[in-house]
Amino acid sequence: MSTDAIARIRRFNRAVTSEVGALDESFLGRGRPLGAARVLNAIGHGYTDVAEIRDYLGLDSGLMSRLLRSLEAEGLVLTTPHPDDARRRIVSLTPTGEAEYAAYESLSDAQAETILARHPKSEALLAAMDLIATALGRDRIILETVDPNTPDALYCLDQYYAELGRRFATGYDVSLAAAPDAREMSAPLGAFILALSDDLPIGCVGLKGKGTEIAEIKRLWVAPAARGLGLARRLMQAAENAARALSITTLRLDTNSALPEALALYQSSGWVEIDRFNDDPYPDYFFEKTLNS
Amino acid sequence: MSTDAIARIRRFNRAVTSEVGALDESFLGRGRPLGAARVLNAIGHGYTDVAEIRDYLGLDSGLMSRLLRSLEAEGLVLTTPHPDDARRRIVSLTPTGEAEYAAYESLSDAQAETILARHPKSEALLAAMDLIATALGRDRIILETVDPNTPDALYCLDQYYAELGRRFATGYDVSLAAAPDAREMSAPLGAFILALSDDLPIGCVGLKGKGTEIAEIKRLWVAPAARGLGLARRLMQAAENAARALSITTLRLDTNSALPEALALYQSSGWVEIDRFNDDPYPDYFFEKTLNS
DNA sequence: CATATTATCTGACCTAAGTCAGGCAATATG
DNA sequence: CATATTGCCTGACTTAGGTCAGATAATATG
Repeated sequence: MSTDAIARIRRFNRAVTSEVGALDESFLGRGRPLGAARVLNAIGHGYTDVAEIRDYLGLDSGLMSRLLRSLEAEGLVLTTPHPDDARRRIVSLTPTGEAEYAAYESLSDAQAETILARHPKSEALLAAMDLIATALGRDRIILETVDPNTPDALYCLDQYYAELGRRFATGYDVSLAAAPDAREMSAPLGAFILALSDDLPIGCVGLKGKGTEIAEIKRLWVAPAARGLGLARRLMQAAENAARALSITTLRLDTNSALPEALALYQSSGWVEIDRFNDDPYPDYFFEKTLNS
Repeated sequence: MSTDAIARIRRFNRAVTSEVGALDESFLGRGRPLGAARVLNAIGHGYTDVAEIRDYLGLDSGLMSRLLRSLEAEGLVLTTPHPDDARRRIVSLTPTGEAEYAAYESLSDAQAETILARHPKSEALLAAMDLIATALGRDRIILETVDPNTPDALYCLDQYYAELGRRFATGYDVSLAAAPDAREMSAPLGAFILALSDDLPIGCVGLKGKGTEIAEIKRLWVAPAARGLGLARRLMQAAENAARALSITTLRLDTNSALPEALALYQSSGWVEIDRFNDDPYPDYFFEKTLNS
C-alpha cells in the first residue's frame, strides 16, 4: 500500500530521477564531461561574467578556471578582460561554441519531445508539469510591469478570456466587453503587471487609469497551475502600489458572481461593494477601495 | 515567451532537478558515498541477490563487489552463500544496517514532507505528481489478480464509489447497489484484477462469477492520473482472459450514461446492448459480450 | 571425470570532480 | 605611494566512480 502523501511524493521522485539521469547521459554523448557541458550551457544561456557562472553552478574558483581552460582549448569559448575592471573576465562563445551549445539545446528539446510523444493526453501532462514546476519554484515567482502588448501579456489575456468563457454560463465574447486600450494600462496612465515563474507567465493584473485620481483594476488572472499560492493577492497588492505611485486614490473594479474566489479575495482585502458604475453586460458585482497614504 | 510544450517540459525538468539534487546532498550528509548508500537502500528495499542489485542499479560487477565490501567493513551488511548455488551470494542487513537504512528512509520522508508543507493546496500537487509518475512509468504498469479484500483493492473500490458519487446527479450510495461479495470475485468463481504503477494502485476491474458460463464485469475503475493511457481497455482484456480461463462464455455488465468514456469503450470493443437484466437503481445501460474460443 | 560456464572477487588503472594553498596582476584604500 | 583586497589562475592532492583483465570457487555438461 503506497497511497499516503509521503509515499506518493517519493514515487514521483523515483519516476523523475530516471528521466533526469537520461538527459545527463545524452549530454555525455557529446564527448565532454558534464561539468564542462554545464559551463558551456550557462554561457550560451547568457551568463558572461566568470564569477556569475561560478555562483550559478556552485563551482570552486579553481575548478571553474580549469573548465574554462578546457573549453578554450576546444575553441568553444573566448575570455576577454572586463572593460571596467581588468581583473574580472568576460566569457563568450565562438561560432564553434555556438554550434556546440545549439547541439546541447536540441538534445534537451529531443528529450522533451520524447516525453510528449509518449503521452497521448499531453495537455493534462503539461498542466501537471506546470503545476509542479510552479509549486516547487514558488519562492522565485517574480512580478514585472510590462507593456500589455508583449506576447507574454497577450498570452495571459487569452487565457483569461478562455477561462471566463468556461466559467460564464453564457460564454464570453471579448468584443462585447469594453476592451481597455493598451495606453490606459501603461505608464503614465496605468500599468500592466505580469507574474512569471521561471519565465512562464502565470498571472496578470491591469491597472487602467485615465489621468484622474480614480482608476480601475482589470483582467486579474492566475493560471490554474499557480492557484492556492496567494498569487492573486500579491498581484492586487502590486497593482495598488502602482496606483499609489501614480497618485491614484480610489480604485474600482467590476466582477461576476461566477468567480467566487475573486469575490472572496476582494471582500477580504478592504474592498467595499458599490453600485454599478458601467453598462458592461458581464459584471454583476462592483467594488471600490480607497487607498490610504 | 516560453509557453510552448517543449519549453514547458524543460521548465519542469529544471524545477525538479534541484529537488532531486537536494536529496542526494542530504544522503551524502551521512558520510558515505552515494554509490554505497544506493546499494544499502536497495538491500533495505528487499533486494537480496548480488546480481539483482547490480542489475537494478546498473553497476559493474567489480564496483558492486567493492561497494559491498565497504558496507561489510562498516558492519552494515552480511553476505552469505545462496543455499541453492554457493557461487551466488545473498546480502542482508545487520541490525546496524537496518538502523542506517531507516535513517536514509527518514531523510527521504523528510524531503517529501518539506515539499508537502510548503504547498497549501497539497491535493492538487499530489494529483499532478501521480499523473506524471504514472505517465513516465506507463510501460511499467502491471496487472495483478488479487483478493478483493486486500487494502489496495479496497482503496480502488473506495475511489470508484467516490467517483460515482461525483458523476451521478443523485450521488451514489453503495448500500443500494447489489454489493458483490468477495467470494464471487475470487477464484474459482471470478477474479479481481488490480493495475499497479510502481506499487500505487491506479485501476481495477472485477469479474463476478457464479460457477455458470455467464459472469459479470463489475467495478471497472481507472485513476484520474492514469486516464488516456488505454488502461481501461487493458483491464477489460485481462478480465476477459480470466473469464476464458474459468470456462466462462458470456459476459454481462451494467453501466450508466453518466459515464460516457465507459460506454464508448464497451461499444468499441465488441459489446452489444441488451435489455435490463437486474433491478439495481443506478444502471441505465446493459451490455453483453460473447467470448470466442 | 575433464571441461566449460557462471558468479563473484581482486588488483591495476583511469577520469571527473572537487578542495586547498599560494601566486599574480589589477584595483581600492588610508 | 605603500598596503590590502579582489578576481582569477596554477599546482598538488583527494575521493568517487567506473572499466578491464584475470583469479577463484562452485556448478553444469558431454
